Order: sequence, then C-alpha cells, then structure tokens
Amino acid sequence: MPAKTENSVKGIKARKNPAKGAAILKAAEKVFARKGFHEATIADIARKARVSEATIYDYFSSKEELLFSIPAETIREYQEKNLEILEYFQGAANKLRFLIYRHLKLYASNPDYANVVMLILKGNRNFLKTEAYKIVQRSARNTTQVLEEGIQNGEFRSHIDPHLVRAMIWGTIEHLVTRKSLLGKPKDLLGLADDIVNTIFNGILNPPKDPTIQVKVQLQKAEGR
Amino acid sequence: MPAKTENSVKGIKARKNPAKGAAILKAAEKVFARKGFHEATIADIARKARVSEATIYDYFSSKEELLFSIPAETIREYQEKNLEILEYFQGAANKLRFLIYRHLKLYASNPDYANVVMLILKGNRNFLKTEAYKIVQRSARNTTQVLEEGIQNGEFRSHIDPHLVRAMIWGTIEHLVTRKSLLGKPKDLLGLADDIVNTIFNGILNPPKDPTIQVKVQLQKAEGR
Amino acid sequence: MPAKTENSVKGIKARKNPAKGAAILKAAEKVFARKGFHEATIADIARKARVSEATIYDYFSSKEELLFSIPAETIREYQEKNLEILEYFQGAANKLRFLIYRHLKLYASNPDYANVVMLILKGNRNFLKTEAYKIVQRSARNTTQVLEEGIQNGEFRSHIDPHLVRAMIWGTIEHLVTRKSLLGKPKDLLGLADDIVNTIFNGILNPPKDPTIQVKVQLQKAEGR
Amino acid sequence: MPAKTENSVKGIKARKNPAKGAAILKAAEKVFARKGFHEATIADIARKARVSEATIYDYFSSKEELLFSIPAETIREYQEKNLEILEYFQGAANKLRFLIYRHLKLYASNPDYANVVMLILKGNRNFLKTEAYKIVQRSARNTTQVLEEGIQNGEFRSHIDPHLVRAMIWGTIEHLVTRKSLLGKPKDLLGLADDIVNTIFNGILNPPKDPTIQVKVQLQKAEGR
DNA sequence: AATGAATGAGAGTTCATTCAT
DNA sequence: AATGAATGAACTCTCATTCAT
Repeated sequence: MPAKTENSVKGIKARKNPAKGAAILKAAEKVFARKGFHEATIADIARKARVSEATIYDYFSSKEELLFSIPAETIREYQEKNLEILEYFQGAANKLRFLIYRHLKLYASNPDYANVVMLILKGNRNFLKTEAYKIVQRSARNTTQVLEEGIQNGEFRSHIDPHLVRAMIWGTIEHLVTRKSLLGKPKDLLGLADDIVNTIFNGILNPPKDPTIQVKVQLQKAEGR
Repeated sequence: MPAKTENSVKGIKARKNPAKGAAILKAAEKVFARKGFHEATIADIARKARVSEATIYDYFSSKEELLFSIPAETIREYQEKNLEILEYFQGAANKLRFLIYRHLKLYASNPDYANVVMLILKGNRNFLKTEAYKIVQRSARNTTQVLEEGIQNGEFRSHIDPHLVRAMIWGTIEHLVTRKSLLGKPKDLLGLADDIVNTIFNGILNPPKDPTIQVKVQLQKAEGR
Repeated sequence: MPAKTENSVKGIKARKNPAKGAAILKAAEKVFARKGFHEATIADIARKARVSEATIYDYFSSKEELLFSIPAETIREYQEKNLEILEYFQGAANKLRFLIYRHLKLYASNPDYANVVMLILKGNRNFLKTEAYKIVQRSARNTTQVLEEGIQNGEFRSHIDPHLVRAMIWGTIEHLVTRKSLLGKPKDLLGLADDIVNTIFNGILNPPKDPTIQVKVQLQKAEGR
Repeated sequence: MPAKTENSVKGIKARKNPAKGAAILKAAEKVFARKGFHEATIADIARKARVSEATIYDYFSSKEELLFSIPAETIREYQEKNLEILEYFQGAANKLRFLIYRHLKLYASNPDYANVVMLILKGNRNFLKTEAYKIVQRSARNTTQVLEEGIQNGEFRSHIDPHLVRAMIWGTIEHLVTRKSLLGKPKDLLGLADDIVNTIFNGILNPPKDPTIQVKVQLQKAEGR
C-alpha cells in the first residue's frame, strides 16, 4: 500500500531495515516501561536493542518520536481488528461486552505496552498531536457508536449519555491497568471483565425489593338461583 | 497539633517561614501544571515564587520532594473533612453520592492541582512510597467501606465487588479530570456528577421490557346442580 | 552609563563577577587563536580559564556569543580613542597616517586577537549581525571621512574614490596581518607602516623622467650699429 | 600529461570516473560557499552531487581534502595562462595592470569559488601545506617579479618594496572580493580595476601645486664698448 | 534567613567515516 | 564502481544541587 518506499511499513518510520526498526521499538518499550521516559537514556535503549545510539537516530528522529512510535502500530492493528470483528456481533450489548474485553486484553497481554501508555503517554501533552492518538480517538468513537446503537434499539436506557458511559468504561479500564502497572495487582486483569460488564450493565443498586406484582383475584360465589 | 518541630506545619517541611514554604509550593504547583515535571526547572519555580533557587532548597530537599509535597496538605484536609461530613449522611447510597461529588469537586476547583496529580504524579512510581499516597489509600478505603455498608444493608446488590466498583468510580473521575486537564473539556466537570451517580447506580441496561406478569385467569361455569 | 545592572560593563555580558567574565574571554581568545573556532572546545576554554564549562555558560550564552564577545570591548576602546586623538592632527594626510599606524598597531600588539579576527571572524557571516561589527563599520567611516577631507582641501587627488582607497588600506593591513598570523612573517609589522603610507601617498610609478623644463635661452649678440 | 595513474587527471584525485569527481567538486564548491565548511555536511554535498556519501569517499579521502581540492585545478589553470599571456605584454606597468585585472576577474566570474577561498580557505592553516597553496605562492611571485622588473627598468620608483606592493595589491583585491562575498557589494568588481591600478600607480597625494620652475633670466645691458 | 555564584554530571544529537555487498 | 547501513567519537548545553557569605 505504501507508494514509493517499501520500508515505511505500518507507521514505523523504518528506512533501511524494518526489522531493526521494530527491534529498537521493542527495546524502547521495555526500557521506557521499566524506567520511565526521562530516566531512560538512549544509551539504555541502544544497549537493549544491541545497536549503537547513532543507529537509533537513523530510525527515529528523536527520543520523543521514538516514544510516540511505540503505540502507533499496535493501536492501528487493534483498531482494524476491532472494526472487523465487531461486524459479527448481534446487539449493542454484545458488541460492548466485546469491546470491553478486547480493550482490557490489549493491556493485559502487553504489560510493557500498558506501562508506557498508562504511565508515560497519558500525561504527555505532545502525544495528543500524534497520528497514533488520532487512532485512539477513532477507537473511542467505536464505543460511543455502539452505545448510541443500543440506545436507539432499546437495549440501553435512553437517559444515558454515551460520552459519559464511554468515559466510565475507559476510565475503569485505565484505572485498573494503571494499578496493575504500578502495584502489580490485581493479578488477573481479564478476570475482571465480566464483573465490569455486569456492573456497567446493571448498576449497583438493588432493585426495589420485589418487582413482583401482587394480583388480587377475588372470586365470588355466583349467586345462582 | 504539630508534633515535634514547631516548623513542620501541615506536612510542609517548612523550617523557618512557613508562609514562604507555602508560597513556594503554590508556585511549584503552577509551574509543574503548566510545564510538566522535567520540563519545569527550579529556576522557573524560584522566579514564580520570587525567591532564589537556593531558598527553595532551604524548604524542600529536592525537586521531587517539592513535587510530592504538593498534594500532601490538600489530600489530608480533603480526607479529614470527608470523614467528618460522612457521619451526617444516612444510607450508603447517599454517602457514596457525596463522595463522588466531593472527589469531582476537589479537582474541578483546583485545576493546577488536578494537572499535577493526573499528568505527573499518577505516573510516578516514587509517589507510591509517599506519605501523601498513604492518605490517598485511606481515602480509597472510605469508598470501599461505604460500598460494603451498602451491600450489607441491602442498598447495593450483593454480587458487586466493592474494590472493582471503587475502581470504576475513581477511574471514571480520573479519566474525566485528565481529559479536562489535557483537552479542556468538558467545561463543566461537576455537572457530570449526577449522571455518573445515576449510571453507577442503575447501569445502562434497559430493564426487561415489562416486568409485567401475565396472569391467566380462567373462569369456568359452575356446572349445574 | 549602563542604567540598571552595574555588571554589564563594556559589552561583556558579565553578570556576576565581571573579572571572571574577562578572564574567560581572554582564555577563549587564546584558545580560539591557537585552534580555530570549531576545533576549540568549551572544555579547552574552561580548562584555560580555570573555571567549569558550566560557568562559561553563566557568562556567555553560547560558544558563538563567546567568540563574538572577543572583539566587542577591544574594538570599542580602539574606536573611542581614535576619535579622541584624531582631533589633534592637522591635515588629512597626517590623520590618515595616524589611522594606518594605529590600525596596524592594534593587531601587531595583540597577536591572539589578530588571529581570531583575521582567521575566524572575517569569514563568519553571523559576525556581520553583531554589535561589534557595527563599530567596525563606524571605524571604517573614520577613514573614509579623512579621505574626503583630504580631497576637499586639496591634499589628495580629486580623482580618487575614498571607498576604494579605504578598501586598499584596510585590505593591505589585513593581508599583512593575516600573513603574519599564518606564517609568522613579517616579523615586524609596524615597521611596514611608513612604507605603506609612502606607497599609498605617492604610488609606485616613477614620475616622468624629469619634470624639469628645458628652457632654451638664446642670447644673440646685439648687432651694433 | 598525467604522470602515473591515468585517473589522476588535473589534480583531482579521481580514480574511476573523472567526470564524477569533477561533479562532486563542483557540488562541494557550491555547498561550502553557501554554508561554510563545518556547517556543510557530506550528506549535503552528496545530495547536491546526486551521489551517495560513500561515493564521495571513493574520490576524496576526507572532507578536508575535498575542500582543498576545490582550488587545485582552478589555480593551476589560472597560473599557467597567466605565464603564457604575460609574455605578450611590454613593460612592467602593462604586465602589472594585466595581473590585477586577471586576479580580480578570477573571483568576479566565480562567486562560489571566491566564497570558498575568501571565507574558508584563507583562515585554514592546513591549506598552507597544500599543493594548491604552492601554486598560489608561485602566482604571487609573478607579481613580485613584474614589480622588480619595473624597478629595474625605471618604470617604478626604486624606493618601493616589491613584497609590500604585492601585499597591497593582493590585500586590496581580497578585501574587495571578501566584501562582495559577504555583503554582495560592490556589484561590479571588475569595474574597480582601473581605479585600483591608477591609485596604485599614482598614489593619492596631489602633486605639489605646480611643478613649474621659476626661471629668472636677467639680461643686462652689455656695458661698454 | 537568604542567596549569588559555581559546578558536576550527563544526555541527546550530529556526522565524518568505514565496510560488506 | 557504487552505496546502504552502521557507528565511534565528540561536543554543546542544561540543571539540580551545594556552599560560603
């Protein structure tokens, strides 16, 4: 799909050897995850990637660009696949459950990535100008649309604000992932998915004691005669 | 109230002039909020506080300690007041609603503080070792306890996981506050409180179409006599 | 004369200790003279000045500013004194001779300075934007004015172009100083002054063989009668 | 004419394709002229020459050698032609006038070359060790010889110092060319040639008001008889 | 109590140059 | 003959921090 250079694969500005570009990126992810952005040095990353520092600058124009390149590919793959699979689900509730699972799984299965995103990128204003961030936004719109769909077809309450609910879902996930990144718990992130979905779906309030309806049927003797 | 040295007032390690310590802290909050931790320099803060750089080191032992001192007082005041007021509420639902409001309000009315907490401290591993962070944890326990209380007394569903629900509530708030810090919207954070509470309480699912129960009553002719 | 800060003496941007600023400048002059601009390192200069590299940046904002600061004071002193003394001379020729001597002497008695100016600054485009360069220009105007004065009062030929003659004088001096900087000869720069002045004044052409006028006086015998 | 290797044509160490060597040299001249030596990168030159950086090193062993190779051919051609034509002139004055014209024209018609020579090479100590510089020296000797010739045959004053006069002529030209390189003026360099020659020849002093000789002839009456 | 002055320690970045293909 | 790819080696500049006054 790229027009001229066959090297600019999937957002990694990898001139030269794309595999090496990816290796550097992976090394950077690890080092940033462990040390944080400012505490990590290019030398650290170079050592981890087993290349020279100069080589890193052949593939990425600055330390920050290197940082921003980490989510680029991952996020696009994620979003593409999301759109693809979403088609197969029937009903907004099912779709939403799927999105929650996937979102959680994305981080659960890439702890270094989770670290970088939650602890570094989320607080970085410049990241907002990034191409990768635009995909994040698009991905957010997925969720909103599913919520709107659910309201439309009556699956979801008509009173809810799709934007707020999306914020709740994402906020919940991000909070949990951040906790996991910082404190190591809960051990099993994915295991929380069902609970999250249930709580989002049903809320926490106990329904009024009994939704039973009391039907009073009085049969009277038919006064014959 | 000060325990040992009469200068260590309210968590600010202010030897000497406590007012100056507070001024430096306020200046630091502003500068950190605007520039981020690493991008802000001690010189910036000194300029803003109208003191010399050396003076800052008379009040705080390092740049990071200065950063960590920012939430210290705020968070303690917040927590104290929370506990105090909480007493006056009846019922877990009312208490929880109060906590949500307050949490949101804390950030809504201190944008610089929100900035520092959301964009800088949340990603800082060392903050976890801080005294201030311990208060945050205690504050979290408030919420959990209220949730447990609600489960106990039947206000809340017995199936919910208090820890998860607290994560959801906090995650939601943090997500919204972070958005506000980075993007400036939504303009009115506090205005979202009701919606948040409602959604957390009732969930998003429409209750089954009609909880109506179809009662079939067949009356038969009473056969002769 | 400086309004506010008493430290900004004579173009040396010396905050803090002006003497140290001057020492750094002197060290820089030496090092640049010996090694050239790009080959000299801040570390070299710091070592020579017996200060830390960081201190240099407390006095000068960049390596280039340090370079440009070298002629600043010298050139101003030179120009001021020139104007002062020029008053005492009678006649354009005497004034011009004085200027030539002084110009030559400036470089002859400051070999390091000559080096920096001739080998480094003369080829540096950015130097043209400098305050010091403006003084150089003013100094050039001195010469032109004296030449104009000489034309006006008949001391100098009316055909000469003051700008060109000034270029010739300066060019001559610069050429000689550059040679001395690079090759070490001629040993005695100042000794050339008289020759330069004579040649500029009288040119190199031999006057037409004899400006003698042949007067033929024929005395004839007065024929008696 | 090539002595040993058939590739080292005309001073360009061009193994392989001499045309490509010349192209690289021309590109280097342009880039150096525009940016200066240190500011220009091999990458810049490679881009301009439409070759790879590595290829440049197939033709020139280092960046500095590349720089020094720029004048090599030009200067030799210039010197050869000078010697050739000089023969046809009669009289030292005519020869000198020719040399001044030619020298000025050399730079006037090659602005990039003038730039490189005046702003870069003139300040470079290593250039003095160069083969090209030796030709420059030889070329300088031309001028000196012509001056000596003129002194010998009475065209030039016997008092003048040929070395100094040559320095004056060259200094003048270099000064003017440098000005043109840096400031763009004067627009017409060659137009100054006549003025230069005239001033060098005749000096700037007005000849004593009247070289008239007052001859007093007193005729006395021849007494007696 | 306050600060002017000084600096140690590094970090990111650039580029000329090399070499295997 | 030509070059894509890789890197060693520096160098400028910044800043948190210290200390004598």
